[in-house]
Amino acid sequence: MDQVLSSVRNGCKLLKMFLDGPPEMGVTELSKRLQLSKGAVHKLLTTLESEGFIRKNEKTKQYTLGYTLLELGDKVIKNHDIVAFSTPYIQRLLARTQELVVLCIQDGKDAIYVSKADSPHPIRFTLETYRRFPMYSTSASRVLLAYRTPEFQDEILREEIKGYTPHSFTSVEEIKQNLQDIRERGYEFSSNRRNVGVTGMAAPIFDSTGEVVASISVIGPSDRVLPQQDVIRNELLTTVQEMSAELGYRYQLTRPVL
Amino acid sequence: MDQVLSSVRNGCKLLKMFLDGPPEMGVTELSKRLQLSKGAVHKLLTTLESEGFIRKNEKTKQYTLGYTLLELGDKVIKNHDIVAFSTPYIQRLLARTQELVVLCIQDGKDAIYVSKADSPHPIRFTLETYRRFPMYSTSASRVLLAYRTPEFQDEILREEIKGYTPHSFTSVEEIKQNLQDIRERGYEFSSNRRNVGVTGMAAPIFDSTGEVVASISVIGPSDRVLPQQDVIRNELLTTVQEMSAELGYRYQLTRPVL
DNA sequence: AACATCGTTCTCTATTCGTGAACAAAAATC
DNA sequence: GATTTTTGTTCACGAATAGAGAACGATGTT
Repeated sequence: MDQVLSSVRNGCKLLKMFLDGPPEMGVTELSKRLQLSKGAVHKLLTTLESEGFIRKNEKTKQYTLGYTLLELGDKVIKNHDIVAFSTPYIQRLLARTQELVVLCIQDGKDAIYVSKADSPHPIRFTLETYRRFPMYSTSASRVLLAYRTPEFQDEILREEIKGYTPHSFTSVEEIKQNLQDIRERGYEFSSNRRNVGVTGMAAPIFDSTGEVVASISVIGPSDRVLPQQDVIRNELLTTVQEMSAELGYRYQLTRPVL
Repeated sequence: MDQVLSSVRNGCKLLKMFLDGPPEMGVTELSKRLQLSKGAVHKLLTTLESEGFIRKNEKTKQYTLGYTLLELGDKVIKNHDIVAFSTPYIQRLLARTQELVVLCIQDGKDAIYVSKADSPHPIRFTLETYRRFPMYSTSASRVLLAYRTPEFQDEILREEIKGYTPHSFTSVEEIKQNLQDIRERGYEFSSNRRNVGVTGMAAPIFDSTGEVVASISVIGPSDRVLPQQDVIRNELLTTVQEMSAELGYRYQLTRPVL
């Protein structure tokens, strides 16, 4: 029945409080946010501190995330084959397009940018890596979503859709149509959708089983990207096809017909 | 009495298993390493998985570290003032010395390199950031240790000392002497000690209270570093003095006399 | 096809978790 | 500087659960 350890879950939730909360918090503040008693929070904190997951500022008696999380987070990247594998391709794509290149993967119901190469231009589009976001919200994550099962897509789209710009999607029907477009086209092209004045293209990377394991996106200011969109599209598609081929994917034989 | 939550501690220890173990592990292997029943490990894993701290490979039924740890690890760096503060200084020091520059901090009984700038030379000394190591083992961490209380130093040195090279320290007395040298000299110079053919220099950064908050080390191949050691020492000391001054440390007034 | 091994589920009891109150130690207020 | 408020920490207790161990079911191996 009960497959979850409540105190472990509380410990996890406590750590995650620091993702959106202030960098340092006290026992009382955490107990309010977690809706747990001060005593329980205090026990959680001392336990997590003894393991290096939490660090205590002895002067202010406030608590912060500990350095063990730094080690673990670093391991996630080091253990992740696709990140190491993609690095040279991302670098090459940056060299050829001169715009931001990001690698996007799926984790549960969310998407995450796990690797990037910044544009050398002084005015450039930037984004934060390692933070989760909804799968319907960016071109790279929509490419991932486009190749998932219809059931999974519905599950994702059941969540509330927030419009970011006048050009953002507002209805579920609109996104479902977009996902079909992506599959037919083989990539996503998105201009001024989430951010005004920003244009991005994204394409999927397949592995030997035909699964989409990641997507790559090239994003930049519309006034630089739109004039050279044919070049960028060409470089992007060449890159993901090379990567997929190296992973054992056969484009001719198993081209997806969803 | 009991200030520690056993299941939370078990969860932490489970996650840390992946630091030195294989990148993917199953229930049985983890239960053996943790000396817990399979059922208990399974509950830990499902709980940690539901919070994104563990990821399950559905094909192999094996478990790995989850992406939430990536977010949290990234936050540790982002929240850490000294890292952001030191970045421009580290970059400048790299530009002037052309050798590896690292920032070292203390965490409990360990030391960690939290930031670095790699040498542009094709042959260069490199090291891994974010991993903990004993405070007596590198020049940067010995600088940190040198400004701690004698009680703390003894606590650290009580641990077993492992010699890395023929020039490494072998006795506690030898290290205590070295710590005193560092305080008198104001920096550490270490040639061929831990790694043959490698020379490094390290110096402390003080804050307004006179505490050493971090140390900076410049490390490179001995045949490049030794000929220009005066230049490197000068640049290093200038840098840490500037940083300490910016943090509010007064060299004249509060020079430590330990 | 029989076997071994692994992940998962189940039941049960000793253990422990979380609460709420009390205490102590700082901060903030006057 | 004294008082009040707020904070971190400790404690005791009852309800909840964590962990052991065995059994099940699913893989993959010989």
